Amino acid sequence: MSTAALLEKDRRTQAERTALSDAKMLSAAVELICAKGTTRTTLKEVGELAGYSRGLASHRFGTKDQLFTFIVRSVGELWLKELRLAVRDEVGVRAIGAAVDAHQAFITQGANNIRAFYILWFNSIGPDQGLREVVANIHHRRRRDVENWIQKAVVNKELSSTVDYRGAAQNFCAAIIGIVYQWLADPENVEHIRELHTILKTQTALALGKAH
Amino acid sequence: MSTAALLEKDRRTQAERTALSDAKMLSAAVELICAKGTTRTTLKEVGELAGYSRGLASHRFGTKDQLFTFIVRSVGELWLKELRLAVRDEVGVRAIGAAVDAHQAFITQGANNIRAFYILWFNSIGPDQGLREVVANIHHRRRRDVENWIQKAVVNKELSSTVDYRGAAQNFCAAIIGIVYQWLADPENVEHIRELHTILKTQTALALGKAH
DNA sequence: ATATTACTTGCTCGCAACAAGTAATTTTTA
DNA sequence: TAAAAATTACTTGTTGCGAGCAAGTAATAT
Repeated sequence: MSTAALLEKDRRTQAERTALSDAKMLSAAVELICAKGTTRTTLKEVGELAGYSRGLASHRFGTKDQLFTFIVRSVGELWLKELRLAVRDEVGVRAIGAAVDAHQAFITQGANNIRAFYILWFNSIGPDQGLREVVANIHHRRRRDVENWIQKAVVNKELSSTVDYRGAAQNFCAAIIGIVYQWLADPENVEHIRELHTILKTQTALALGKAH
Repeated sequence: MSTAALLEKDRRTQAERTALSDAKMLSAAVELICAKGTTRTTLKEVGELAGYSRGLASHRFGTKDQLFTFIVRSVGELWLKELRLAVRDEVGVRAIGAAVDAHQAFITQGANNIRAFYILWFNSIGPDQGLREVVANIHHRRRRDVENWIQKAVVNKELSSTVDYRGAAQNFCAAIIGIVYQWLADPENVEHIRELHTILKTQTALALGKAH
């Protein structure tokens, strides 16, 4: 049942209650992270902005770190799915192209949850945070996807078997991170972001084609 | 006068006292950031690890944000200088190559201040932080340097005048950020980092040469 | 009606931030 | 040139706020 539908009811099951408060707190946290960053976002405010008590976010998630983990996991899963959907059963250069287009559409349409997701992503850099391994996991799976797209095209004979699919995927993912960085650092400059995506596409195509 | 020399003296000028405590607190902060990340680093601990009172870091820097700003500025300036030194008066593809080599040497030699610098760099992403503009400033100057290297080679006729030097520089810097991300996410894998640097060099050369 | 689960309120601890203090160095003045 | 006054470096005292936990109340389930 959707969040909107849950809001209509005047009596909800316990499961529905937690689902609703989870959803509301998730969106409150996203707003706050986008508005004031991770350090200035407080669990107290997350609970209150969601329409509950100061203590609920603490109680539900335990720590700030765990709330952030929850967000990254939720948005990250959604996001991987969307990317795969965009690529469908394309392989090789066309798959990369579709993924880059989808990525660009995602971040330029400016949904706050993607923005918060990437802010958390970058903030997770550094030692000790529990968030780190969740991010590493998503990052790894993303790279594996890219590797698969390329490898399938090699099997297909669309690409040369001498292609270094692991290296190409690594480099591709590194470049994506770089682009996202630029986007977060200067969100206004949409044209710049578009340009970076285009360059990435042609460069990756070049890197893959070069091995022919 | 060097920090080591200042330590010898039993009487120091006021300027020397602050220079010494600044240096000690800087290095304490770097250690703490590398050891436990930015959020778990406290001003209290910075002062105490540096051998002073719990309150000095607060008193000197005001806020955590301003301490971090101080670190990024200090290390960032040093770092830009070193890069320029490595490039000397090379231009074009050779300048890029020299810069990439220097960058790789920097981060693989694993000096903690570079590591802390980049951790702060990534953590500064997001809204509202004072740190942000300092990072943006350094980032911008770095990109300008790269643009200049390319442009000089165009003037030199080493590179075609149809080269998009701004786009190439943007893309290059985005890729550097991506590489640094990978390094911080998985510092052990030195070989991977080396590889990414190599790929970046060849790809940039390709992107520049292609326009001939 | 009782039990379970969701949420709230009360509380403690630690840190940031600031104010008011003490200690070191510099300047003044005789 | 040396004590006194002023300035600058650093420390200690205090307040406020949020995290995190415990012990409550309210809603749903049995």
